[in-house]
Amino acid sequence: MRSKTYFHLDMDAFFVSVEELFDPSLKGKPVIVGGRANERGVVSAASYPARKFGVHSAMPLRTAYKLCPQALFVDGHPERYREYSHKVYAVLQSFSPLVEMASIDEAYLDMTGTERLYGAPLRAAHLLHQRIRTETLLNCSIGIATSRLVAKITSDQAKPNGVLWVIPGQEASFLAPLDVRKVPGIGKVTEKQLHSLGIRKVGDLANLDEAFLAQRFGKWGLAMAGKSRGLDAGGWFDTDIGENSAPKSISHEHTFGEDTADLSKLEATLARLSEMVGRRLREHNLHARTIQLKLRYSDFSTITRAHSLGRATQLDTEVFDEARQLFRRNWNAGAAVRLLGVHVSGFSANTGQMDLLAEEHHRRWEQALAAADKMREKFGESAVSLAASMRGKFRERTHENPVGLPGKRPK
DNA sequence: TCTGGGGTCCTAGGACCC
DNA sequence: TCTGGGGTCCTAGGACCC
Repeated sequence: MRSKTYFHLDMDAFFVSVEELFDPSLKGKPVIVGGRANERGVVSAASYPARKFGVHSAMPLRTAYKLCPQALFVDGHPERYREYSHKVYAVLQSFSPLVEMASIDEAYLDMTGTERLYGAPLRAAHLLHQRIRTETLLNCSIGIATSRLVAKITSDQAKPNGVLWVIPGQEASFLAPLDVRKVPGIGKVTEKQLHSLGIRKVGDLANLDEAFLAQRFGKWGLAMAGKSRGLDAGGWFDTDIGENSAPKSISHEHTFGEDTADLSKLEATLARLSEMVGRRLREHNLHARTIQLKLRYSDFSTITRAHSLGRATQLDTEVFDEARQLFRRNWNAGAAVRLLGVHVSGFSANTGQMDLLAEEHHRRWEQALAAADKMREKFGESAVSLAASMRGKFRERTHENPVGLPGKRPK
């Protein structure tokens, strides 16, 4: 069987690079995207000059400030990143039909059998690299290999702004000297466990007996054995490119600027989060059966509590009612809360059966909420807010008017 | 170090059913 | 009633990714 050819394309310092397009004065400076230096939060992205000081993504902003006080701290702009992600995707699609965005700033391409069109893999990759640069004004790095896994590791080795090809047959020797942490799926915890066994390099992993790994790590051990040899063994890597699946869950969460035990503030936040979740459900035309609350206290201890409905919903009010019930039943009352989250899953295309009356009731609410969604699109987030209307109106809620929306129905 | 927000996948126990 | 085995659903938590 002929081997496959995969590209993994990864944008360089994506969020920072996009911000630099909007504000060229940032170029060449230590830039940190994610928020103000003294805010609660973490670094979303750091420019290469900032990385020289030890700043990296996921690091607390306050820590980043200590390491690099002269850095320019800027807020993130998700709409800008989505816009540029779409631009990247458009270039990729014009290049190959087998494309899959793996996240906002990276993609896989199945380039098997495209030699007649583009020539050898390295030549094709350089062509793509140039086209991305021309069309988006952004730098990227491209890894080429016979598996998605190795292509991903390769693009990381190619950074910044590089192209790298692992010749078929050379996968294991390419991987062998790399730290186990370079393998996607091996994080902090697994790395530590492997280190305690004296396994530090991918080559050490490849030399181990599979049975030992299976016994020690179960299914995941077998997958690691395959990965250490460069195979798309098990899990997400083992799927075909192109079938971009529908979302499996939708969630929104909020960390308070300061922890709070104020019930009305907490429930207003739950209402706002439920609203955001409901809107996304309707955008994707999905109905969810399982509603989950996430609750994090000051000491960072975190619980999740879920409940599955008899019938799936896409209504803010039903999501909110469930989330609030879960909250009231599980909140250690008086304890200050750091974070609240609302998460829905168990999607189905329709809601299952309903009697005619309930059907009509729901249809009206769905119409009203869809109209509200449109108004938000037109006039912005603050135009219509369940959360705002909730604040003074908790006690006035009735069955017919379950969220205290104004009486006038949008046309 | 004082720890965001949006996801995916996996494990494990208990309920419930055959 | 000292008792099996498999399948599926539900729930809680955790590792990991960008």
